Amino acid sequence: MDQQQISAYLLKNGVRPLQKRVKIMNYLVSKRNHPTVDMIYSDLIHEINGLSKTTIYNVLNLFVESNVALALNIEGNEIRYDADTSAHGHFKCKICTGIIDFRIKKEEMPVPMLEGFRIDEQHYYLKGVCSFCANKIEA
Amino acid sequence: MDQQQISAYLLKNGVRPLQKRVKIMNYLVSKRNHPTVDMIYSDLIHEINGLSKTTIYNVLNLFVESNVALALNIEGNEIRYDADTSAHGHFKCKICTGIIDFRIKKEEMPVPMLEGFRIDEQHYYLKGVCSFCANKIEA
DNA sequence: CATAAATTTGTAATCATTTCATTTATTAAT
DNA sequence: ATTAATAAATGAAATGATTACAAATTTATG
Ligand SMILES: [Mn+2]
Ligand SMILES: [Mn+2]
Ligand SMILES: [Zn+2]
Ligand SMILES: [Zn+2]
Repeated sequence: MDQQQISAYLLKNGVRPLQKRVKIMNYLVSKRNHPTVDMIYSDLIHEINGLSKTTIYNVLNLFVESNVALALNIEGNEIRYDADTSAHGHFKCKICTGIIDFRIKKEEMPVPMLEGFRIDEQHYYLKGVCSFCANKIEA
Repeated sequence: MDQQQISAYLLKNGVRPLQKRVKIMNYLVSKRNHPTVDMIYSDLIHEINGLSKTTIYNVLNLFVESNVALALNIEGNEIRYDADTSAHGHFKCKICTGIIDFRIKKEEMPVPMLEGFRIDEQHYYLKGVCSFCANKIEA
């Protein structure tokens, strides 16, 4: 995904592709690290002159409203953002705090019998210790 | 579940059944409303003389560590607590902010192929509009 | 009862996020 | 191309949930 494709993608989803928005979306899709606002800020501040943290909040909130990003609530004290809006699960490691994706087939997602409910979002996440950290502990 | 049973339950799980702990656990199991700390506080302050919000935080953190309560991270700005530690899903209504349970059979829970990972917690939650609120909007 | 240990309390600190007024950039009109 | 109107970005201050911490109180132990 280059800048052009990202601009087109935003436009298609009703988001005007302004410079900072494109840069932030580009960051999300290229790093795929489910970052916090602070992670985005400390990485992009070098690249974008005079970037404000408030702008990142504004842009991410816009992305979520426009369905081009997901807000992940896994830990109570932070929101993680994800440009992959398809149905998939997340694993958060308690040790390294990293979040990794795992695929779930849509038909594997349990569908509850909630008559008359409108379901907008489905979230499935796990917490534990990743294999990398588990090995380190063992050693 | 009366006070006696709650005391025994806490004791069995390594939590000394002090008065306020029993009252707070009793609140959780009898109301089953997935409350925030503030909800618990404003309800119990009438019943327990000189209750501090800090105590509720302390007790709930102890409950979670001792696996007699779950901390639910559904919205980024609040933690909800649940005395039902069995595997089940949650639905949060955007309108009335209520959280309701739905059963998921354990074998329905998708198990990702994460080789070498230690999985401690599994969370599945939905967001949308409950049938009650959906009807009100329609009318 | 006396003493030690654990718990509770209230205040202050922390930290992520939002609000808001001002400044700057972008678009549309002249 | 200027200008006016609109939208976006900025930074400082406010908010709100949670935690830290020291002092006061309660509970357990001898
Ligand atoms: Mn993801
Ligand atoms: Mn529940
Ligand atoms: Zn790890
Ligand atoms: Zn509702």
